[in-house]
Amino acid sequence: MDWNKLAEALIPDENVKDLEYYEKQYPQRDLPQGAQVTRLAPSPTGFMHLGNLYVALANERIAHQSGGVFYLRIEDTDEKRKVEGAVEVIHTSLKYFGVAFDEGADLCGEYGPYYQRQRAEIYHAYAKDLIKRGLAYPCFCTEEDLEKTREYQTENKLLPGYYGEFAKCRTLTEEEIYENLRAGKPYVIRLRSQGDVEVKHTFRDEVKGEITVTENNQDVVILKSDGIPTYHFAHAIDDHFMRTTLVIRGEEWLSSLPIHIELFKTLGFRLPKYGHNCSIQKIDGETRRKLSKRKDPEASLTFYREQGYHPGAVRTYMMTLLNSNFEEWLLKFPDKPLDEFKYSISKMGKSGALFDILKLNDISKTYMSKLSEEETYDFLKAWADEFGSDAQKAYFADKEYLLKVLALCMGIGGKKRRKDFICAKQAVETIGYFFDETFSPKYAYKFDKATLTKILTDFQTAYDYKDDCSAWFDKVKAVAEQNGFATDMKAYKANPEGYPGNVSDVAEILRIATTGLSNTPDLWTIMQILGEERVFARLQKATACL
RNA sequence: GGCCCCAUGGUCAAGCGGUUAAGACACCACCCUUUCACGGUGGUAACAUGGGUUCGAGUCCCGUUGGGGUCACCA
Repeated sequence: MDWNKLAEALIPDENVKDLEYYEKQYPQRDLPQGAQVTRLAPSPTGFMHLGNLYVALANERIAHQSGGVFYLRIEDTDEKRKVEGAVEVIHTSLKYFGVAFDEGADLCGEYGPYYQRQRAEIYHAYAKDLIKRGLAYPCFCTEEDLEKTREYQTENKLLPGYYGEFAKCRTLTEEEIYENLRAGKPYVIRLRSQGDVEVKHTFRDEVKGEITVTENNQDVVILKSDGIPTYHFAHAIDDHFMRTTLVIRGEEWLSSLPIHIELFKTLGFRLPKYGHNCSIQKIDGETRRKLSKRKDPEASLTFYREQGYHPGAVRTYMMTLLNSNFEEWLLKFPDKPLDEFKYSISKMGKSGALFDILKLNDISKTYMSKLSEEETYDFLKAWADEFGSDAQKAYFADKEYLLKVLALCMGIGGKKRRKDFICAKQAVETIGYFFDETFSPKYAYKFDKATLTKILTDFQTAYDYKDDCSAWFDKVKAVAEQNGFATDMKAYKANPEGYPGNVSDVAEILRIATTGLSNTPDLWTIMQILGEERVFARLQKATACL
């Protein structure tokens, strides 16, 4: 058979150049010893998964820690999944979490184009070469043909797929091929696999360690009928020419590793290092499963923006999942920048971690508690501008007032900072009672109406806005005493049955009456911030509502 | 189903043949406290299972079970 002629007939691409051209066009990178070139290669579906961030962070850390390069490549070979504006979503959502690329799609870089669709010429050049070498061939099988063999294979408990005797088009004669071509039948280009499934090799995976891989024997499709490469083929060519040294990717790729190994080998490329990380899981009733884009809102990166989780907190949480010794480091150096942590692939977990929002919340609380009130103001404002209600947006009109509220809720000036804020959404909601528009109390007291009325009126007659904190509390105590409540905690504890309650109960009643909540920061300060008029208004309202 | 990966408390996890089996989150109790928090102290709670190897096994080997992944002209 005339392979050269066949190659020309199959792939009539005029742009194709000699293979040496591409090697020269994309030379080895001039990088210091040990520098790693890594990448993120998502498909532009418009959806960014938490897993994308997870794997992006791992690759980014490795590259930048080693003085290497981290780039973005867009795997847009699947027409059906392509979504407009998806690349922008990738950039903006990753940037929000502090992941920045050195080069790649929509950025500069010498190793582009970084969109696979724009790289057709290179793929064609190599597919052609493979055909010329007799290592690839056209396949005219239809979907039904493939379906039939698959059925036969499963029925007979044979390895499914296109290989050996089942690879019908592998043995097509020259005449048959040209006849099909003349008939205008669509075709794909398949690899003529040289592998043998009986042969197993041990392979060193950077995260899993030694694993066994079976040789590939599938005549996988390398070029689809529209001339666009499949993932496998594009992966081999792109990561070779973009000079990737290390590929950290999800473990769903582990099973196609044999294909990639064979492809790199037959193309004459040096295999990069691989690390396959486990996917983040979630507990769903009784079973764990991968975080699902469809079922779990927290799988989407937009979820964290909508909720207003601080990007730094999400990043920190990701790091705890990413590296087992990270938390220990964080405990030791709570105020160092995250990038100073020495990340290592070998410390990546071998089993899939369960997503734990409680843990994220805890990390977020400590993270938020380290911000200044100005920073918090800016952060909350940015969130409210995008996601808040009109009433919430209005909070930010009076900055001075809001700053006072934030300082109180954050415990600024106190011995220890409070940890009331988890995310912007929750924070903005919890300060709602400071604003009349959003003050919608659901009074839930533990005492009867008569007691409550008495206490509230007693306090109203005693309260003086000008009182300082201790004078104010003396009055609370006085109100407690007037109503038979204990003011001496020791006495109360010794005989809890002897009193209707104690000072803390009185304080709680006042707290609920003025804020609608039983859980708020220091009441005296709240009243100071609210202002005399509003305090009385609220106490009256509360009394009226009894 | 075949192939591959994984297996320590409810969760994240230290551990690399000899430990009273760390730590963090969550939960509970107590302390601090005028209230709410923060903080502090303590507590409940784990090596999936059966065989080996070894003086000795969470750690090494094999089986079982369980979980996950994957078997496309999707990535």
